[in-house]
Amino acid sequence: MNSIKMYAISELAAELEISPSTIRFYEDKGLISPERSAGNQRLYSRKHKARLKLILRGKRFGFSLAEIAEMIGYADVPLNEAEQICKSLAFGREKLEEIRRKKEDLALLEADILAMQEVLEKRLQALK
Amino acid sequence: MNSIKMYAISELAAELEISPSTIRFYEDKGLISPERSAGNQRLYSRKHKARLKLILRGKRFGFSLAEIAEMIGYADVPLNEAEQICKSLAFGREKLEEIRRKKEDLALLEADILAMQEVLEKRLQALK
DNA sequence: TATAAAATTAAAGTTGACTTTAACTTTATT
DNA sequence: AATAAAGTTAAAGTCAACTTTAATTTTATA
Repeated sequence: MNSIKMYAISELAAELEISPSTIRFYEDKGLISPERSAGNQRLYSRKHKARLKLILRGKRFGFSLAEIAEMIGYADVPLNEAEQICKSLAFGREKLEEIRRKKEDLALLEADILAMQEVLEKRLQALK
Repeated sequence: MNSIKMYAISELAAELEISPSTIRFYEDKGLISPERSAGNQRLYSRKHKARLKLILRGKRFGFSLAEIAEMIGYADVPLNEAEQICKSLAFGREKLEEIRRKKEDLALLEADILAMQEVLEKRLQALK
């Protein structure tokens, strides 16, 4: 049996906790490109699912859909020419640098909130 | 001289690399509340600047303005009652937890991109 | 003191990221 | 085979986060 498991759109949507129309929207934007059943319905593989997870992860960090697309490549671009690959590599390196900065930034955000917590704790003590 | 340095809106905007209207917009949303000059122009202190930086930092991580407002408190809420303080503390604790999760997520994102880089490098080698 | 540069407000306009709707087709269930 | 559930498309609608505009006022500069 060569039956690799494929997901229907609503099945995948449920697992990722997004709506089917969001998935279709991402397809419109060129971020993902599923296969189709005999009757033209979308079919997603585990790879497609991983790609969607990656898209959602990027989103959680405030990357725009356009940025994510450049970061992970447009779904239907073949990506076989050397030039295209080099471009993607360069973009990836940039994004890795950005992620490194985000890590620092995240530490700062944490520190800021912790400092604020301290101030609040003190105010609360002063009230008692 | 009791002249603590105050920023005019365009001055502050330039330093933070955002537009004056963005700052006004944040004020509309209750995120920041500057002083006013005799002639009714906005004046920002170093504290206001720090607050704006914090807002921008939150944004970079994909928090919405509404979330940021709850996280750091609405600018004009006095925050002196114990209940209000407790609420902010609780919210802060939640957000710290979220930041912890984001740290993990960021590591995953980095790993994903690194893995993608490897695949691309190999494809590039194969072409040569 | 004239005039240019920067601010003010309220309201309308724009953009990105979805969501909803409508009219129809495919697939699953009784 | 009938009917319900899920899928399809294109187009319109919504919402958050800004940005622009317009009409007026304040502040800085020649």
